[in-house]
Amino acid sequence: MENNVIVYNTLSRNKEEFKPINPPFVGLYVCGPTVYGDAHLGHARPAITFDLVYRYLQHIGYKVRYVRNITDVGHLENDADEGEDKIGKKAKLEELEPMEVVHYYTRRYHHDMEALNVLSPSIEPHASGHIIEQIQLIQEILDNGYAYIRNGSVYFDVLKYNKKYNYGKLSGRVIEDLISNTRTLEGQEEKENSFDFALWKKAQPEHIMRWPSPWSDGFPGWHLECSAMSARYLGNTFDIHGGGMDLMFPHHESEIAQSVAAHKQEPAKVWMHNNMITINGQKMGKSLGNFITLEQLFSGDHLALDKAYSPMTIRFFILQAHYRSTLDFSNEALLAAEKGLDRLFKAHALISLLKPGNKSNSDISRLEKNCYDAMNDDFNSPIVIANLFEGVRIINSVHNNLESISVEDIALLKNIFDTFVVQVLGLKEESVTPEGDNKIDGLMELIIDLRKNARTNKDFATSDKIRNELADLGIVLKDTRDGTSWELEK
RNA sequence: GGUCUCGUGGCCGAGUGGCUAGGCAGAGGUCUGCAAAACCUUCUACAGCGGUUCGAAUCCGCUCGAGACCUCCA
Repeated sequence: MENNVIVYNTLSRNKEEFKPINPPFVGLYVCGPTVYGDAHLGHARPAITFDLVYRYLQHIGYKVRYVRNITDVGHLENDADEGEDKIGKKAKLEELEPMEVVHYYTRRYHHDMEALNVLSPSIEPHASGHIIEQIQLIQEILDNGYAYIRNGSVYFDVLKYNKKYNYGKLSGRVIEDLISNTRTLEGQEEKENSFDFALWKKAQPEHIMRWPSPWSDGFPGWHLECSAMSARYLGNTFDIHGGGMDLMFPHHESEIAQSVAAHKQEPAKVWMHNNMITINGQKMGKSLGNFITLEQLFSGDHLALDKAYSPMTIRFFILQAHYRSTLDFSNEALLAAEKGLDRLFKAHALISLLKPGNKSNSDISRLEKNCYDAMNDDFNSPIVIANLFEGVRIINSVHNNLESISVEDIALLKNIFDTFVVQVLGLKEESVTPEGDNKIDGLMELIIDLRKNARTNKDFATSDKIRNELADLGIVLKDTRDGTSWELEK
């Protein structure tokens, strides 16, 4: 493989050369959503970040198995013994079967992801479909002595684990700090230490989602599902584990502990964490109530939104920042992304219309190298985009006869844009007109022709009337040297 | 309180010692019957203070400010 990818590994806090365990195969696991509500802008970040990773690794020749789970059980409101399951709570509230809630929000999640042009992962396992694997994993942890049973619930023994291994190696936490700093919550009497976490919880009588197990009728703990499902589909140790930074502790830390306690093997070689999207400098999150759902962004139906933004604008907005930086939401920033993306698309469409010259004034192969270098350096999409805009400048300059470009370089430029804009960044032009609608095209041709006649006869009253009234209908006319074109107003 | 991260021009955002991304907005210009679009040019920053260095946005120290995690959160 000619492309050496450098990846920032949270485990080492350093950039490392990416070396798959078993090339050309790559195992990638990413924590998916808990389906008890609509996906918000924050959810788009990991989805798009790891979609980029998935797309790029495939592009440079790896065979990637990408597993992204759906959490549909075990994710509690809090860590107290009486903590309610998120799905169960929602189901009770809406008088639905839990699986109705799960199905409803899973479909909506898929719908949003499709709009964002996020590729479907190779496997999308549900936690509820892997209870057996989770029970087995608990048994292994118990057998190895790193868990204890209390009243039908099973807890992970963090203190004991930490004597031999290191609980905190991912998040940089020290157990002594955890002891003194963990807040005391109500209803944790069963646990030996407040920072122990549940592997299995005995269900209260009113709890709907329950499965039989050697310990009680109950349900698995949240951290467990990812350990069980990643091992099931990617093996006990795989290449990359991804997710949001906020999951680093305790979720990912506990995943490592579970895997090591069960198999004496760490689950992932590389841990990648995307940063948060902020709004007014604050993390966008459910608990803060300051989140905007993707649906609202697409429709513009939210107080914080000046207008609707297309899914591709959102995607581009996210890709314009590096995945490990926070990204601040604002209408101004989104509008900037929208306009910039439009320019990128227009230039892309223009490439095939360029007239070749004898030589090129710009170094096109340099551009290509820059794009690969940027992606190889920890998936630096903003730098790729900056280089693509250099391409935009070249395309427009050639088009305006300010610069010349060779036949070969036109082909190369086309290839760069097809590769990076479409394949790698996954930016897909949304056609505003129905595909192949000949009637509208013919109609517009007729109108433009009539207006052209008017202009030739210097009948500007008529030509302006046509232009203005079309504008009122949301159709914009553009007069260029080569004639008049039209497009629907965004 | 503990652990950690960050502070870049009007806005969003790259950039880990010299070559000072990019987008949007603003200004000037080209084109055009006019407009829009498009293109060209342009404004040009690194929170503050001190230190290391021939040289710092980039390394070190302090101050101020913001945020994340420690409890569910992408």
